[in-house]
Amino acid sequence: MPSKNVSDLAKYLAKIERRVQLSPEARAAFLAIPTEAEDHPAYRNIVNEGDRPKRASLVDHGLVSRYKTLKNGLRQIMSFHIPGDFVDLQSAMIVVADHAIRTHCPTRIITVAHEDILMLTANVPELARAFWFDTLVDAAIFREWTLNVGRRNSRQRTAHLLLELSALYDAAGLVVNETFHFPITQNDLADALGMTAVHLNRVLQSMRGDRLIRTHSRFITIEDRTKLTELAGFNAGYLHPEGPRHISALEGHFVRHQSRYAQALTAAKN
Amino acid sequence: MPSKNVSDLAKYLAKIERRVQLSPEARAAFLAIPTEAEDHPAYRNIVNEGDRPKRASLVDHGLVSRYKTLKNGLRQIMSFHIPGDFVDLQSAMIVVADHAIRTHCPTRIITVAHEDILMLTANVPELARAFWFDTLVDAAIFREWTLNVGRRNSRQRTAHLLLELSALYDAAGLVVNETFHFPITQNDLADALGMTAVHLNRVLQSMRGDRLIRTHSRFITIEDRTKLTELAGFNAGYLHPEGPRHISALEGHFVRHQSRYAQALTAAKN
DNA sequence: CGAAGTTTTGAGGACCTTCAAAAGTTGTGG
DNA sequence: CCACAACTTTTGAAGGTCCTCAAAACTTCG
Repeated sequence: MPSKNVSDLAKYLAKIERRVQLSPEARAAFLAIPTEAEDHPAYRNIVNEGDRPKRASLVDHGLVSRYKTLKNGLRQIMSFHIPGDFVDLQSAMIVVADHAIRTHCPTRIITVAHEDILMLTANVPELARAFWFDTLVDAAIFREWTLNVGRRNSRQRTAHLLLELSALYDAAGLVVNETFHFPITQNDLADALGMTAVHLNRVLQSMRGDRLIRTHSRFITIEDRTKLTELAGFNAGYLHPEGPRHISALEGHFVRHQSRYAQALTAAKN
Repeated sequence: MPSKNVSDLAKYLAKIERRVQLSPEARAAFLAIPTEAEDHPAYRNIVNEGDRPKRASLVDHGLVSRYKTLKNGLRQIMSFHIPGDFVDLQSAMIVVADHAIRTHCPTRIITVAHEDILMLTANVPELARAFWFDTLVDAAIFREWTLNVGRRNSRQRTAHLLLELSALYDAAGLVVNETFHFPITQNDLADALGMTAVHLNRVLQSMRGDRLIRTHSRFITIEDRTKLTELAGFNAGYLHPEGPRHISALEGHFVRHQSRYAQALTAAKN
């Protein structure tokens, strides 16, 4: 069921603007992108490894993950995406998908054409910066996950992921009383943590026993944030809440060095 | 010992141009960036976690890695960078370093000011695309490493990393007779693989015994690429040798939809 | 209310770690 | 150019974290 509602993009715009203020013009250009909305049931693949998608996906509501599968069937989830996330913005540049994307619950996906993203990046430097930064934070999270599965034990690792999710849900305004809705099975959570569901289950029981967290149906409550943070060694710096480098300093630099670049830039613009 | 040699940037330019042909103007603009060269001894930190560097680093020759450290001293290497790599291009946008960077052998680093990178991305869309793509491939490699440490056993994992390195050295023209110079200790290699040096040692011995690889001083030879590839489940797709999406298709799109964007884009450009 | 999916429990075992020390290699200064 | 120190690789033995397999208990939903 396609729609053309401009406000489809509002959640992602809000996410960008938590980090940088956009000019009214950049905002208008972004909101001019035509969108389509699709509702997917749980456990539906949006993109498969090897696909060459033509459109990029945002999460409006629901939950999706990106994952890879080994030949023996083992699966590793590499990221979760909550409402307001641009799941595969990168697919505008990366032609062949190197991972799959699927839903974990009934999810509304907004898609935009790669051409529109690329046109805006070529014509609106502010948006190019915002998009680039977004994918760089993605990369920072992948790095932290590599550390997580590589060097933290199962307890620390689980604690770390829960705190990361808590921070991301909180930034999206979806945490109330240290509680957020994370509709995922222990099986899938184990696939994100690089461990078995059986072992994750025992870790969760132990963490509940120690009053670090509570879980009820698919809600997670951080019961003792201090101890959990200590256990995980969690530091939110890698999520880069400070936003991208301010461009203001740049203008002085440009004026000072204009002569050096003038020739090259003039040529390049044509 | 600063230098201003334009050809400092030639290796990275070559790496870009393996994927996309740049216009002469974009090439000239890139080569106009002022550089500085610094020679570092082995095991020297170039950037520390929490730093706010002002310049980004390229490898001219040598080897560097990016890594994070846990409070208990455990370390996870997240990437290696060989000659021609732009180690932390991302630092142009990401203000606070979320990881450290250090050398593994005597290494020549070329640095460029963040301002220069940002100015070029704002004024030369071709370069903005090339830079963005570069960091997206970085991210794709981080994802594969998460899969590697999360879901592959020690043997598959080791094989996979060696094949990745082989592919990257090969693309840089640094492989002769399936042999490349990778100057790293087993201790550090273990930190990249999320395992202990003792266990890595036994894995390497077993792989040598099976005639999959050979190692001599700090050279690695892929002795049986077929079997090693089978063992690792290695597929180079995630390195995205196909390069970024071609922009040619974009021009038709722009013409077709110009009316929709004309207003927003005209406004945004001022 | 029954079927399907999810969480929990138990027991045994494998993979990888830990600790410690020996053997081998590299680099430096006398 | 040898001697020696420092580092790296290798070996051994014991043990722990996490996995495997299987079944029971619980939950969700049509």
